[in-house]
Amino acid sequence: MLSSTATTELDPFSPRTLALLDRAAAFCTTRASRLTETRRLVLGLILESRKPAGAYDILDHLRQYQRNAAPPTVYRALDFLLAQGLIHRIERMSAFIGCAHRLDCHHGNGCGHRAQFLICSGCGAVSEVEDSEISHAITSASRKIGFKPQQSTIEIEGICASCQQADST
Amino acid sequence: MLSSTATTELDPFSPRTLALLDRAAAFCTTRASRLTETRRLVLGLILESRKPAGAYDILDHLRQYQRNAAPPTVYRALDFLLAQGLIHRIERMSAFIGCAHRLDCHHGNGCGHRAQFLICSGCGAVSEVEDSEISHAITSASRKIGFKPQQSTIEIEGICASCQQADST
DNA sequence: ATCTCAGTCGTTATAATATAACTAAAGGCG
DNA sequence: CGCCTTTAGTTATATTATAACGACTGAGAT
Repeated sequence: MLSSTATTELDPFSPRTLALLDRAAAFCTTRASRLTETRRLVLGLILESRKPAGAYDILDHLRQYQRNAAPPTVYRALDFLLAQGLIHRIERMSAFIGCAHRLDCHHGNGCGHRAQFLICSGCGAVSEVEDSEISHAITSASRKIGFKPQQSTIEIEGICASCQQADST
Repeated sequence: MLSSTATTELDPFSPRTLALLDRAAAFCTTRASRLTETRRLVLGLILESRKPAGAYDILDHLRQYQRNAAPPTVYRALDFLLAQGLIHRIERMSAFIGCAHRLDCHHGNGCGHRAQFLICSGCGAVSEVEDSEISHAITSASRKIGFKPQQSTIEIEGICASCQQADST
């Protein structure tokens, strides 16, 4: 990286994000992939966001640290993070969230990749679940018609528990 | 519509598409909604396409009939057709397909709207299924965490039966 | 019969999302 | 060091989608 693109400001990530970034770095080490500074910043920005982060939102924030950042800067980092399974893309929102299984859970890192997303139309929050009943239903419905499933996008929009409570008051 | 935007050329739709358009027109009548000429053309173009049609692909074709067509022309028609349930949007592809249940099936028009889509990465074709096991799994997984599902996007990418055969030869 | 209103459409401009293509620097490794 | 692969900078552009405003249409109300 050019020395002119200084990244010397302290990054403002919360302790939780910092811990997750450490896990991500460790994970990348095991895969012989490199969590570079830009990639780490992009992942950190996604993890800090309460809602899925759009590429240009990320770009705006990233520019606080790297004045030269441009769309390809962000999209390349996103491509890397997606390839490593460290983030997910929410198709309905054209936005990105951290992968709960890679980063949050205690199962180690070998979790499957058959996640489903529950998107709250009240607060915009997205939670990731991994429900085997859904996965099995998809596999079996596919087999019924001779289709060989490889990868699926499951996005369920509705109202989360806390927004339901808020509404009913 | 301005008389200058003539739509007098014969439309080239196949007999199958014409029959589906008739169904669509009848369906709209029951809902007191208007399947205008532009909307009918857009739906026809989608139905003629073997693969999901992108908005700008539709626009290119539409211009054969309406020289003035612009992006809003197409997006407005798409919004209408989506609202009527006559088409679906495939999120992963930013593209649109006809709704098999509204137009193809013999159940009448009262079908549910919990469709799933199987996208073949070989040939690009998309088939729509309505599998109750998947729907139930989604409902039950949502309830488990207090989430109230309203609408879901289920897109499964893989290899369709005929592409599997083609590959194995 | 015409008024009026909701719905539809034409038109222009622009927003939002994403990638192509080329150059150069950085880092691993002999 | 010298070579090669990966990563990043930079500019330009492609692709998808919407905002905003004025005008036309058709159906019911007066």
